[in-house]
Amino acid sequence: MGIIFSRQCEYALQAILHLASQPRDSMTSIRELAAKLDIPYHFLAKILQSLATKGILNSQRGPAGGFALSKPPEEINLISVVEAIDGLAISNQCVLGFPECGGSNPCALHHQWGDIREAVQKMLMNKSIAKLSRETRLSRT
Amino acid sequence: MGIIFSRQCEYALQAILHLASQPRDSMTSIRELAAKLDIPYHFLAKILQSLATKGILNSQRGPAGGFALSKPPEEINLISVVEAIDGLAISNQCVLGFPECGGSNPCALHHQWGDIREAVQKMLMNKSIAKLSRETRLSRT
DNA sequence: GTAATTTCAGACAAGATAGTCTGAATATAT
DNA sequence: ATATATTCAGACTATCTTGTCTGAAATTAC
Repeated sequence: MGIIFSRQCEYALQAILHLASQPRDSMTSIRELAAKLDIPYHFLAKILQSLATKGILNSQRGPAGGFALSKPPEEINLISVVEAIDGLAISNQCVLGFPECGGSNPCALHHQWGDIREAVQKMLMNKSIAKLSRETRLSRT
Repeated sequence: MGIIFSRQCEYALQAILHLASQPRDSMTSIRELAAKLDIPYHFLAKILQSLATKGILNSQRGPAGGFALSKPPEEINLISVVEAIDGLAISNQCVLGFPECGGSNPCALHHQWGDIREAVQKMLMNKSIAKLSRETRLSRT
């Protein structure tokens, strides 16, 4: 597992990021994505299939088939991807693991963690795939 | 796994939090901690042993034995506990899982995540177990 | 010194996550 | 039609995390 995302989710984000850098009407194969991103082929296949059934990607079989974003990258934000793969544990669960922790009965870190959680959510909601892709290209030189 | 801490780490923090609420010179047994915090006995035992070998707890065998904080709770901060159990992955690893991500070659979320990471670290460093314990007692009523 | 209570140590089992393999279904090109 | 390249589906394995079990070692009380 990564820091806050599962490995599946990290792979999903990496793949989507790459898809956003491709021409909007072209399809990219698992083979190509797996090679470029150094992700196990069949593992990535499952993840992409899952993203397809959840409506985030389109898929097409046969030669010249592959995957593509189902919507323009401006309209996909990070949180929808994260939610599709990892769910919303970040939003709900107590950071110290107390099951009884909540608004009316907060643990000692509840409020301070709340600020951080909001920052994370804001980051994930405000970042569209388009923005992310643009900044990624800038940062690679 | 919890949100950012492993379950082991959550249990460790919960246990230490409870120890901080006990008289400084008394020992608390695994049995009591496991019951109060609803943590599997032997699993907690391992965690406490690990914290003991790392110098965060003192332990004593035999009847009336158990565990106690090795230092006054004012002198223990959260990050030392987290580091002892989970290591420093939060500080080092890329949030998107890119192995090549770093200061000179940042991923698209690197800087924004950096702010959040710092907030987390600040939270963990500034919070002593004493503070945490005090605020926990306040919040339970 | 014997019994009771505890930590200590390490092997083991269960569950979750990550990763692999094989073959079927589908689409394209020739 | 046939060959090829792809996704799709599901079973299988590996690895990591979590949790369980058993017995030894230490300490205390009697």
